[in-house]
Amino acid sequence: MGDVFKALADETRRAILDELALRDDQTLFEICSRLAMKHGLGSTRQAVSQHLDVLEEAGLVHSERRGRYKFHTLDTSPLAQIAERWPPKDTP
Amino acid sequence: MGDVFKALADETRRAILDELALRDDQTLFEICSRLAMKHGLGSTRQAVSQHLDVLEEAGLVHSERRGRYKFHTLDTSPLAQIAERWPPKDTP
DNA sequence: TTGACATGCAAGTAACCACTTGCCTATGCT
DNA sequence: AGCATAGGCAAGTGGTTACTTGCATGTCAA
Repeated sequence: MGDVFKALADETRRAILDELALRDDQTLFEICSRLAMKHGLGSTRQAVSQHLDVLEEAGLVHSERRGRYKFHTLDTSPLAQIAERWPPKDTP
Repeated sequence: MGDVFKALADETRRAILDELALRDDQTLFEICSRLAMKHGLGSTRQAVSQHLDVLEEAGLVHSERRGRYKFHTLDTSPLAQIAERWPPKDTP
């Protein structure tokens, strides 16, 4: 199991999570073009593919292959451990 | 303002946050010895000091100098933006 | 004031990480 | 079959980062 915190450390990966939060079941090329449009990121396909591997290793993204397409979905459940590890303090 | 996500990416820094979550107002040396005891981390004083700088830049740690001691306290409020950015999905 | 203690500063090093580059596999359409 | 599309694999490169090393500053106690 990968490291959720290290997966979140990269800005491009966070932008990918933003995109998947807006729309699930996106392919690699869809994510690439949306990153270029909305975020002005000129990331190559291979770069985004490696980022998706990291996110999937961390459990933040799940993928499913259908035909020649691979669809990616967001999974926010690993984020819960962050709030659990350092819970907010009581406001007096 | 530093990057909260990058601050969380390092395991030693997360251990420091763990220590401060247990006890606030710790000095640099206190944190060093507790890291060595409980977490088995042989980090030098300078390494821990630089980690504290990163955490303070990210707003996760506040420090106050009293005499020749510098006390560090935990601030979990920057963590809220994580849950806000990618909110948990509705469980149907 | 002298010495011990707590911390700060800064340059150098080694490991890691994001990204590229080039080629390969597989699926679907005509 | 032939070709275009979607994606995968792997080695190499540049920049970042964690850590070290050595010295300097500041505080307190005797």
